[in-house]
Amino acid sequence: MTLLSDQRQAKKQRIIKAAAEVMARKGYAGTVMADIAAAADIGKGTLYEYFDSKEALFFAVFRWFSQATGAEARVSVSALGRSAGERLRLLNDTIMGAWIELKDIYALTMEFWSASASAQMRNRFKEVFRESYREFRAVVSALLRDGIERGEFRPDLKAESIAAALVGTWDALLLQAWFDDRFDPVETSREFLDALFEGIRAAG
Amino acid sequence: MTLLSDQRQAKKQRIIKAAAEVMARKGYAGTVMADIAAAADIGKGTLYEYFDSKEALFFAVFRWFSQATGAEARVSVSALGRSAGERLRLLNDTIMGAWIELKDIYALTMEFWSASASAQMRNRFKEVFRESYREFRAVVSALLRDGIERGEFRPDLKAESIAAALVGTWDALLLQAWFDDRFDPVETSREFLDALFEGIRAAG
Amino acid sequence: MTLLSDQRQAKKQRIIKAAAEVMARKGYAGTVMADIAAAADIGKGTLYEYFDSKEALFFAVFRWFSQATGAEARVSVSALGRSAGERLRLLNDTIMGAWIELKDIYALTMEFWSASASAQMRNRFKEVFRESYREFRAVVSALLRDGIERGEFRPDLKAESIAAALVGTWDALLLQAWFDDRFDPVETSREFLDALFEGIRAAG
Amino acid sequence: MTLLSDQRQAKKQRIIKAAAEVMARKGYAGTVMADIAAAADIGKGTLYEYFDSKEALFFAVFRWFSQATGAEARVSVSALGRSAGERLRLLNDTIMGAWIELKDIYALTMEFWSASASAQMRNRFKEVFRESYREFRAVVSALLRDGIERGEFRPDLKAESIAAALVGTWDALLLQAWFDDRFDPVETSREFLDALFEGIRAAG
DNA sequence: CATGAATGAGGCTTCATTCAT
DNA sequence: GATGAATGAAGCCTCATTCAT
Repeated sequence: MTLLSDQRQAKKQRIIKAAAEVMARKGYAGTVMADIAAAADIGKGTLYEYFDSKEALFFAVFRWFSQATGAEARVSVSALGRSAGERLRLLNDTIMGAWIELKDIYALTMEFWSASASAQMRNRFKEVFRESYREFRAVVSALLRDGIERGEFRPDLKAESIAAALVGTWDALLLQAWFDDRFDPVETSREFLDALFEGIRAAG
Repeated sequence: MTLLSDQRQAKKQRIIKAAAEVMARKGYAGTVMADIAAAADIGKGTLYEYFDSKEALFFAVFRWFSQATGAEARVSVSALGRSAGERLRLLNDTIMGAWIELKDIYALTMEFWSASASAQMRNRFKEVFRESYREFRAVVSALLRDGIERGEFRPDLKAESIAAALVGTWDALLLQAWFDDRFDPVETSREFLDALFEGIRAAG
Repeated sequence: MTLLSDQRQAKKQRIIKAAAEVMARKGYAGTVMADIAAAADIGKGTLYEYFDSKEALFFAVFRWFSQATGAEARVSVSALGRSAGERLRLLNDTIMGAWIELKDIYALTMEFWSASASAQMRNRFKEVFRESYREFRAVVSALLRDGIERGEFRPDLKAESIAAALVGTWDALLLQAWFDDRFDPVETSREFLDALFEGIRAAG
Repeated sequence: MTLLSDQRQAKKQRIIKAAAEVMARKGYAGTVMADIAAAADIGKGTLYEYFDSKEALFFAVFRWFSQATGAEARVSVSALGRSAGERLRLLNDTIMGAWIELKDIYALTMEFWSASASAQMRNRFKEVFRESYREFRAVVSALLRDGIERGEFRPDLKAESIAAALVGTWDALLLQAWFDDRFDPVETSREFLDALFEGIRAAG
C-alpha cells in the first residue's frame, strides 16, 4: 500500500513536470491533454486517473512551481548568524538562482497570473496568490524589522511598503528578462539593492 | 457612400472597449466573440468587418490599453520646471492615477502577459512588450541621469538598474493589488519612493 | 422605358459575364457575391436588383453559356447545299471553334454538371440539360438520317445511338482537354470522325 | 491496445462509403459533416480521427470511386485468348456493368469534375484525373494497336485518337443517362461500337 | 437606382472527457 | 490500473442577403 502509494506519487510528479514543460511552451489554453500524455509517456486516459481535469492538473503544476520557487527562499531568509542586510542580499541571490534554474518554464508564471484573472479559475488561483504574496511580504517585512531592531536600518522605515516593493521588484525584473534576452535581472537586482540601501539622493 | 473614416474609427474604438471590458472579466480564452458583439451591441459578423480575427481584436485591445496607460506617463516625465525628484514622484502618481481609472480592466495586463507567453501569439506581443519596457526604462533612466546632472541624485547611481527596478515595481505593486483588495499600491509606492530617496540603511 | 430596359439588359449581361468569369475561375461554391460585384464593377447590393439570388444568377450564367455554345452549332447543321458528311464535319469544327473561344471559362461546364447533381439546384439544371441533350441528339440524328436518305450513310445505321455517342464524344474530348494541356481535342475529333466514317475494321 | 489496422481500415471504408452515398445525393458543398457521421452511424468528431478534413474525406471518396470503376475495366482489357474486337466489346460491357452497379452514386462523378475545376481543390483532383485519363487512353490505345497487328483493324488507324474518343464516349453516354432516365447507355454504346467497327459510310 | 455596412444562420473543426477493453 | 477510440458540445469564422441612406 505504501509502496503503491509511493509509485503513484512518483508518477503524479512525472505528469506534473511533463505538464509544466508543455504548458510553459504552449500556454495553458494552447496545451492539449494529448500533448501532456505524450510528454509524460502515458496514455491520454491515464491522466484522468491522477487528475480530475485539465484545470486540476494545472493547479497542481501551480502548487509544485510555487513550492519549488518558494522553498529555498524561506531558507535563505532564516539563515542564522547573518545580518539583516546580508540575509536580504542572500534572498535576492537565491531568487535569481532559482530563476536561472527554472528559466525555461518561467513562462508558467504568466499563465498562473492569467489564470487568476480569468473568470473560470480565478478563485482558486487568486486566493493562493494573495496568500503567497502576503506571506512573502510578511517574511521580508519581518526581516526588515529585524534589521531595524538590530540598528542596521533606519528606525522610521515603512517595512511593509518596502517589503511589498522588493517582492514586486523581483517578480518584475524577471518579467522584463522574459521579454528581453538582453536584460540581465541578476546584475540589475544587485545594483538596485545597493541603491536602496544607500538611497539615491545626493548626500549633502 | 463609404462610411466616413471618423465614424468607422469611432465604432472600432467602441468595439475595442467592449472587448477590453469582456476580456478583462472573462480572460481571453474565456471570452467568446458573441459576448463581445453583445457588449458592443452589434452583430457577431460585424466584428469581422473591423477585425480579422479574435486574435487581431485582442491585439488591438492590447495596443489601446498600452496607449492609454503610457500616454499620461510620458507627459508627467517631461513636466517643465520641476526637479527630477518631483517629476519622479509625479510619474508615480500618474501611474497610480491611471490604475485607479482602469482598475476594473487591469486584469487585461495579465492576459497580455499570458499572450506573450503562449506559443501562438507570442511573437507579436512579446516584441511590443520588449520595446515598451525598453522605452519606459529609457525614459526613467534619462530622468534619473538628469537628476544626477542637476546634483539631485548621487553621481555614482546605476541609473539603468534603478530605472528597471522602478518600472518593475510599479507593475508589481499593481499586480499585488489585483490579488489583494486590502493592499494599497498608492500609499505603498509613495513610501517606497521615500525610502529609495533616502536609503534604508541607518545613518551612521 | 425601352431605353431604360435596354440599359438594364446591358448591365444584366455585364453581370452575367463577370459572374461567368469568376465562377469559372473559383467554382460556384468558391465564388462569393462580393467577387462578382467587384468584377462587374458594381456594388454588392446592386446584384440583387438584377438577380434574386446567387443561384438565380448562376442559372442565368448557365443559360447564357448554353446559348453561346449552342447557337453556332445549329447554324452549321443547317448549312445549305452541303452533304450530310460535310455538315457533320462542319459541326465538329464549329464546336471545336467555340471551345477555343470559350476555353478560359470552359470550367463552367463542370460547375453546371455539378449543379445538376446537387440536391438543391438539381431540378432546374437537370431539366435544362436533359432537354438540351435531347435536342442536340435529335439534330444530329436528323442529320444522320438525312445522310442515309441521300445515300451517303449506310441504311442500317442506328442514327439515334450514333448521334448520342457523337454528342457525347464532343463533350468528353473537351473534358479531357481540360485535364490535360497536352491533349488536342481538335485533331483528335477530326481523326475520330474519319474513323467513324470508314469504320475501324480491316477491309476484308 | 492499438486498434488493429484491419478494423481501422474497415471503419475507414465504412466512412468512405457513407460519405459517397451522402455526397452523391447532396453534392459536396451541400453535404455537411454531420450528415456523413449520421450515415456512418458514428459521432461527428470520429470522422476527424480518420480524415483530416472534409476535403480529405472527399478525396478519399474520389480515390475509392476511381478504383472501384477502374479495376474491373483493366481486367476485361487483358482477357486472354480473345480477339481485340471481343475485348473491346467486353470492356464496353464491363463499364456499363459497373455503371449499373454504381448508378445511384454516379452523381459523384460530376462532383469530382467540379472539384477539379474549383480553385481550392483543383490541383489534387485535376492531376489524378489527367493521369487516369492518360492511363485509360493508353490501355485502349494499346488494345487497338494490338488489333491492328492481329489484322483485325485497319492498319492506318489513328489508335490514339480513337482511344480518346472511346474513353470519352463512355463517360459522356453515362452523363446523358444521368440527365435522362429514358436514355439507355447500354444499348446505345453497343450500337455505337458496331457502327465504329463497320463505319457509317455507305459501302460502294 | 445604387450602395455597402450590418447581420446571424450555419458549417467545419477542436478537444476535454468518458468508457469499453 | 492503463489505454486510446469515440464523442458532442462549443467556438471561430464565412457569406448570402437585407435595408437604411
